[in-house]
Amino acid sequence: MILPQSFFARSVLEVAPDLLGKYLVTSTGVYMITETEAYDGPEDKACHGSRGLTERTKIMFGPSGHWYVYLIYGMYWMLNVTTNEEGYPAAVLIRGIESYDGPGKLTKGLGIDKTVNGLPSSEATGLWIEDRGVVVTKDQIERTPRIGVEYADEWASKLYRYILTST
DNA sequence: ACGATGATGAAC
DNA sequence: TTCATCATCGTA
Repeated sequence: MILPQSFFARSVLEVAPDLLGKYLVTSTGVYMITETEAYDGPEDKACHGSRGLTERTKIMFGPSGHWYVYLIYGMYWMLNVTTNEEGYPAAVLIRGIESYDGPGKLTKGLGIDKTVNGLPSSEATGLWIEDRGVVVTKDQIERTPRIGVEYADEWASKLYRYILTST
């Protein structure tokens, strides 16, 4: 089942762990999602949306279930999917999928770049997320602080990184 | 431990 | 127009 927009239209803190065990699908491949991070709203200093509405971050302020893709360090595309209600900036960073462990590696491996930025997660876009019936329980999920956000003061230590430890 | 590499956003 | 910053990764 292709995840409907309603799946993403709730707190990013629920969506991020729920994406573990779901599948990232393109026209050429199907990959189980194994690692995610939550970026949660205007207060979260690590969240791009906390610096307000800009040309780049406007996607995060838009409707949920849409791809938010941006370039980091001049080389790597980061793949996120927006969550929460329109007007609330939040998204899940997809950090790892089977065969491609790392946010930069998975976009490089699947050929994902800016061209899907702002498009919905759907079959029409050519990039979407499916539930294939895999059940993930809480004891299969490890939580740690997010990677690369040491600057975010008290938000740096929040356990917003979710890792699938077994299937 | 560090450099590659370029878009972004804020300052000027 | 300039400049610091950056949700990474491969090599050392």
